[in-house]
Amino acid sequence: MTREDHPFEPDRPPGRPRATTHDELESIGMELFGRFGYENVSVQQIAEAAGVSRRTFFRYFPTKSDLPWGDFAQEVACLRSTLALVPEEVPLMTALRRAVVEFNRVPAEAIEQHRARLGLILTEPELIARSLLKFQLWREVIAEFAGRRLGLPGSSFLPELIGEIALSAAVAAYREWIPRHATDLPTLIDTAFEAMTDLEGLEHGTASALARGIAPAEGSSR
Amino acid sequence: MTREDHPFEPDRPPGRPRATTHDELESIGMELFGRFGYENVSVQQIAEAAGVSRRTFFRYFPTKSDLPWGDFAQEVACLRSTLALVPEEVPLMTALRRAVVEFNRVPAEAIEQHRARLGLILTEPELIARSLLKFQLWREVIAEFAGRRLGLPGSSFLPELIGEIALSAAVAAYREWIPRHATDLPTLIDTAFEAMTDLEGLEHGTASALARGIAPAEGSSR
DNA sequence: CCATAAATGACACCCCGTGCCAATGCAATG
DNA sequence: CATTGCATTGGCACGGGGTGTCATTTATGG
Repeated sequence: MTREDHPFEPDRPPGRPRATTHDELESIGMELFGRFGYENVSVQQIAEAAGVSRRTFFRYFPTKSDLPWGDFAQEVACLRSTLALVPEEVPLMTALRRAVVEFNRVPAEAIEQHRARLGLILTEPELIARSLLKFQLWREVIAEFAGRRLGLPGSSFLPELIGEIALSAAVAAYREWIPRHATDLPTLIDTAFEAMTDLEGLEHGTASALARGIAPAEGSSR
Repeated sequence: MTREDHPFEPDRPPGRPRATTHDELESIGMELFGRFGYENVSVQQIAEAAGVSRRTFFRYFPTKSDLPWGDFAQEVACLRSTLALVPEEVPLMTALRRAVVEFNRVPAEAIEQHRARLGLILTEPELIARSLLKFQLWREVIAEFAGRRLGLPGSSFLPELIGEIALSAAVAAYREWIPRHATDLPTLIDTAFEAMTDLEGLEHGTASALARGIAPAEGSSR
């Protein structure tokens, strides 16, 4: 019925060719958001700038607020497979810390773009709201891993708690990183996890040590 | 006919009397949400059921998604003043744990209503999204307290991290509590904080101990 | 040339949220 | 009693997000 005769040809499927791409809409949208502010840019305007109808925009992105997230689902899939490869000997929290740190390592040339994304996502109210929905997947991946390690269902209390907590660390690090162009995101994530696993110690001097360790340079952690 | 003349009517301000109240709209709305589902109920319908115009609804609640939150800002204000009264001797995390546990204690007769609220808030996608915005205030109160204790600005890294983490514990507890009518919310919150302050220990037997302590009955914690 | 298939564009809706202004109902005042 | 003042309401219009539907376009393959 359907033909799959030419495995080598990247031959275009029959039918009208696409008029745009996810990437194009995304970059146009981010450009406009950066210039005029998220809520001052309508889907109409993005579509026009891309030479496409409004209706078509919604065939590429389910929502205006999905634009800044790129292909987040795939990145989460990466995180999942990374975690799947962690050897059994590595302790749970250590494994999570390393995985989340790596998850947030971006190539040097993409850093400022990534900062713009995160800045938008954690600044614009509508996007802040949307973020919880997006991170839900992320949390589930963490919870699933924690569940495997603890011998519990991924959807049970402790694994979900660990998912929540890991996300907290990441988000707190994001917020610290966004306005400070001199800082390194993976290092901040690492610091957050470190502080988290020693909550009790915070009030006995660890706090000041960490606080000192953050601002000047990353000379302490890892 | 409609208006009962209270003998002790505190002087009404001049102008047209109000046609409804926050409480009325809220209860009507929650009723409809429970019956037809959040997204299947329009503001129009709530307004009609309350005998009020759609426009007026939006004078009482800025958003449809604010309905299930009641007067959350005031509850947060309570939390703030509770924390302000904690003696210096109580350790930081202990103080937070107790305050959050108390924050989530509701009178027995209001439990099922509260469960419905939280269930809606943490189930319906649009409300999940909205929750992050609402809890922002809550986090700030926690962060402010942590900042005072650590000698840091409430808006700096560690205090905000602590705010995030405390919220994580609460939300994880909510999710566990909502479907399990036999459980006690304050106890669950307490358990979450306990697990959180011993993250390292989770993989060395603490996990199973906690997991055992949760399901059957609350015989272990506190 | 014709069939098929996929994507687009146009249109009609519904809903949320807001600005604006006239109408309403009550109290206080003369 | 009539008038004035005033907060609230209701109605209307409008912009924006998101969806269902259907005709139209633009390709491929026989």
